[in-house]
Amino acid sequence: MTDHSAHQASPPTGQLQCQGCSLCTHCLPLGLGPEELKRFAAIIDRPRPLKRGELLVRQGTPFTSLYVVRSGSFKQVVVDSGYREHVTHFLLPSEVAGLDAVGEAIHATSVVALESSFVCELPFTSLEALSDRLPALRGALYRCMSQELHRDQRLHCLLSFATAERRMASFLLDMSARHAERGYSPFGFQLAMSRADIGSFLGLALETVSRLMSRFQRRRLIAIEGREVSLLDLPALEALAEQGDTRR
Amino acid sequence: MTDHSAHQASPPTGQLQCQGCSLCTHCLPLGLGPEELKRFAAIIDRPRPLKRGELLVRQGTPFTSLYVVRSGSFKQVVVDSGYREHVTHFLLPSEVAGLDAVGEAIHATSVVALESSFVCELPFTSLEALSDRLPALRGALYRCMSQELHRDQRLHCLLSFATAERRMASFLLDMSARHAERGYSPFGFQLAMSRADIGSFLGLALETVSRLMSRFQRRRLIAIEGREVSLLDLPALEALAEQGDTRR
DNA sequence: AACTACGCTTGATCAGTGTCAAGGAGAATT
DNA sequence: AATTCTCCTTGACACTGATCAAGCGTAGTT
Repeated sequence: MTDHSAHQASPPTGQLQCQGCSLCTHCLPLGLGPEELKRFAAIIDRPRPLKRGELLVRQGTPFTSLYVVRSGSFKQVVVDSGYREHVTHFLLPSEVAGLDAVGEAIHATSVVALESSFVCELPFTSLEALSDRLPALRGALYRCMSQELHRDQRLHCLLSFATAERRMASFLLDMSARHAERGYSPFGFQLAMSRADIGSFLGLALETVSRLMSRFQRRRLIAIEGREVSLLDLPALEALAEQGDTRR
Repeated sequence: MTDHSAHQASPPTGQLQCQGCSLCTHCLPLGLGPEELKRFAAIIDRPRPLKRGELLVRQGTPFTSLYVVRSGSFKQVVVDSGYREHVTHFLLPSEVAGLDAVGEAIHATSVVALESSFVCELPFTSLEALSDRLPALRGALYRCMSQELHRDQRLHCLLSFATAERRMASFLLDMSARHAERGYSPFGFQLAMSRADIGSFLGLALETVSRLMSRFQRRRLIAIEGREVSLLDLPALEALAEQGDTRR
């Protein structure tokens, strides 16, 4: 994601500081006061750079930490009983990886970098100890988890009721909204993931994803060049996503 | 669910006691000691009976409490922007409703009784206050939420990759396993929900659900009579659910 | 008892989308 | 520069499963 390349170029030096981080308005510790934020930043461990394809978390390994994406992006994948890989989420900066393992011993998903990325590691024992004394932090954790539950519910609706066209429109709008939330343009961004990843996530064949992108482009809803997307007609995309034909 | 009718016939009198509850081995406060359990039981509020079709939680209303199903069953539904109802979960005894609103102000889903049911209400402020002093309780809450995240991930895989046949087999096996966990027979149970509800949940037309049940019956995998299901050939169902044809 | 409503089953038809196949463009490697 | 590899696009075809339609059984109501 070229938009975030500025972050990639500036690896955090020494102790991480949340104060200066551009993500602080969306990040996990949202709602903490300055003093609290300082104590929170103090538990951040081993700022980790990852290259495209590197595993941040491996499915089946013990849970120790949560990770906040500081720059770059990730896909969350599940390998099922038939050794097939399924993409269950994409993570953008300020989003949290590992929440599905909180309270469990073992990670149920792998998290893979889609590009050069940085993460802030939060050892969960430290996080819990700190949240003992900072109720706001506990609230923030709850909020993160329930937000993820929300997203999953919406996704459930999308996957079980929407046509391919509607899924694709919803996906593009979701990415757009998440970019906008982070201060980037909602009208143009890079997709860090492959067509196959998108297809896996949306429950479509990669060929269908490709065809839909072409179709949207022909209709002047979007412009694509490789992985660079421009949304040309948001209202039309929204109409597709919301009122578009359903299948049942 | 006839299996649970014993519970329905015995509404809790006065203050609820977790100690004697048959669900205590699976319920939220799992892992609490006897003394802790007592303090937990003390915050349970207004044991509520509900009739078939009654709303336990209405989408859009303020979040105040979590609810544990004590007997009966529920469906969790989302009404989308097009006023269509989508079933996102079914809740059996000991399962928790409202987790997706923890840390949020507003319920994102409605929860509807599928039959005469009882719930234990847990006012969240009391729960939080208590979990301040009982770390085990906080752990239990985290566990519940992350378990739900797990389920959602598996569901994501199912909805995006599985044929109708595989979805149906997985659904039956899931219900079977959840009944077994609660001490009931994994081989036979009542489905409290309609074919339309199952279809909504699995992303299938109700006609498809009906056809699949008939097909499974013809193959001697199951026996159905109305909503009473018997699983006759678990291994075959498992084979269908796991190795069955995928679509991509 | 007749009527109505609802849930379920089954059949016929057809569209949407998966699968297979071939080829192109760009990046990485030799 | 040539080769290989990965990712993407596009076409042809088949098939799963949605939709439409009709009919049945049961429960609830008048």
